[in-house]
Amino acid sequence: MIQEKLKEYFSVVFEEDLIQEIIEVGTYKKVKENELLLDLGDKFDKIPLMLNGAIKISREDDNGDEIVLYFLERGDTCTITFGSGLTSSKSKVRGVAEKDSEVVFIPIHKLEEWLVKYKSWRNFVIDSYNIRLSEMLEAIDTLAFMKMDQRLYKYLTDKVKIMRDSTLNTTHQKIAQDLNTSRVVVSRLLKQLENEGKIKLHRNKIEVLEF
Amino acid sequence: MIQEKLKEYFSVVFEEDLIQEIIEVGTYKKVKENELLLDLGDKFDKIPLMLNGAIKISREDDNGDEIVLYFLERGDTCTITFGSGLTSSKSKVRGVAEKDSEVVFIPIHKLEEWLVKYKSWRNFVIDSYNIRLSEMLEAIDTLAFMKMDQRLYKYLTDKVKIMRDSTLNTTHQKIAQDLNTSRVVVSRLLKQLENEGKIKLHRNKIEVLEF
DNA sequence: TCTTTTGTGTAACAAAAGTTACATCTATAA
DNA sequence: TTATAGATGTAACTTTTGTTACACAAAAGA
Repeated sequence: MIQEKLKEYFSVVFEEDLIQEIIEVGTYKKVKENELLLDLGDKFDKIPLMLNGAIKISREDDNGDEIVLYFLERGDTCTITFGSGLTSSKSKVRGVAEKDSEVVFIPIHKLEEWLVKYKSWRNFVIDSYNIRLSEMLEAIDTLAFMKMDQRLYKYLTDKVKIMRDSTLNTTHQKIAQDLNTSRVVVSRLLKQLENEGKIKLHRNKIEVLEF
Repeated sequence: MIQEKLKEYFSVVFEEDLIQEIIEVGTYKKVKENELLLDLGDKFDKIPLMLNGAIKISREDDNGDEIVLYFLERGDTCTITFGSGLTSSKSKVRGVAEKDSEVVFIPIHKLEEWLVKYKSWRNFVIDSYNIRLSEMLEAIDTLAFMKMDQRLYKYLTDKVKIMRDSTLNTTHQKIAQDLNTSRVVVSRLLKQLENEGKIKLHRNKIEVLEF
C-alpha cells in the first residue's frame, strides 16, 4: 500500500534503491482533516514526506497570534523541521491538515547518510530548501507590500488551488485567524470582494468566482 | 592573504582539504560600503562566503518598494542564491555592503561535488539553510506581529549589533526605505523613542542607548 | 417546539500608518 | 558670503485597520 504510493509518486524523483530504503525505514501516517501533524518548538527527529493531501503551515507567537506561511502538497517535505533544534525562538511552526493526508516520516539521521549515497536525494533536499525559501519570501512580500484586501484575496485564491475546489468551506472567523486580523475586518473586506464580483458569500461557504 | 583569512576563520568549520579546494577555486572580492554585492533575479552561478564585514540582504518588489530581510556576517553564506534559477518571481533579493567586506565566491557546481566529499560541507550547507530559514521566520514574525514602533526599535538594535557600534550613521530617509514606510513616520516614531529615553537623535546619526 | 450556539452584517468609534505641506537647520559648493 | 541641497521637526489631514456593540439569521440541540 505505502510501497505502491511511494513508487507511484516518487519513482520519477528518486532512484529505485532509495525508494526501497524509504519503504524500509519510513513510518507511514494518515492524518485527518484539521488534525495537528507537527508542532515545532517540539524537538523533531523525523522529517515528513507528503504522499497526498494538504498541510497548512503556520507560525504562532507567544500571544497565540497566528499567521499562515504556506501549504504543503504531494511530494513536499517540511525542511523547517530539519533545523528545529537550532531555533531557540519562542515562536512555533505548526502544521495542520487541511484535508485528509498521507505522510511518510523519515528518521532525521538518514538525511545525511542519503546525501552522500544518492544524487536524487541531494537534489531533493536542496530543491526542497529552495522551494521553502522562496515560499517564505512570498509570505514576506505579502506581509510587507500588500494591504489586507489583497492579502485576503490571495489567501482565498491560494486555498482554492490547494483544495482543488472553488468553493471553500470556512468561516470569517477562521480566515481572520489565518491572516492575524479580526473577524469584523474580514467580513467587511469579503463583502467588498463580493460587491466587486470576485466572490459569492454563503453561510460557512465562500465561492471564488475568478482565480 | 586570502589563504590566511580562510584558514583563520574557517579552520574550525572546514576540513584542511576543503579549505585547500576553496582557495583553489574561490574568487576573492573586496566590497566597499554601500556597494552592491548581489542582485537576484540575475542568474547566479556562484555563492558568496563571507570572510568579514556585513551585508544587508533585502527584498525589492516591482514598484521599487523595499524591505530588509537580515544581515550576513563572517562565516555566513547566502543560500538564497543557490536557488536563484528556480524562483520565477519578479521580486528581487539584493545584497548591499553595510561596511567594507571581504567575500569568497565559490562556483555553484562545486556545491554538489563537495556535499558528497566533505562532511563539514554537508553540515555547513544544511546549517546555512536552517539559519536562513529561521532568519526568514524572524522577519515574518516582525512583519506579522509587530507595530511600526517596535519594528523600528528592533531595526536599530539589530543594526547596532551588526555594526558593533552603538552610534549609527544613517538618515531617517534611509531607515524608512529599509522598513518600507515613509520618512515622516520614521521621524515621528524616532522622536517618540527619544522621549522614552531609548535613543538620542543627531543629524545623520542615532545613538542607541539601551540594547 | 423553543432555546442556544454559531455565523454574518453593519454602525460607530479609536488607533495606527500614510500623505501633504511647510518651516527650520546644517553642511557644502559656488 | 551666499545659495543650494539634504536632513529634520511638526501640524493637519486621509486612509487603513482594529475594536466594541448589537441585530439578526441559520443550524443544532433539548
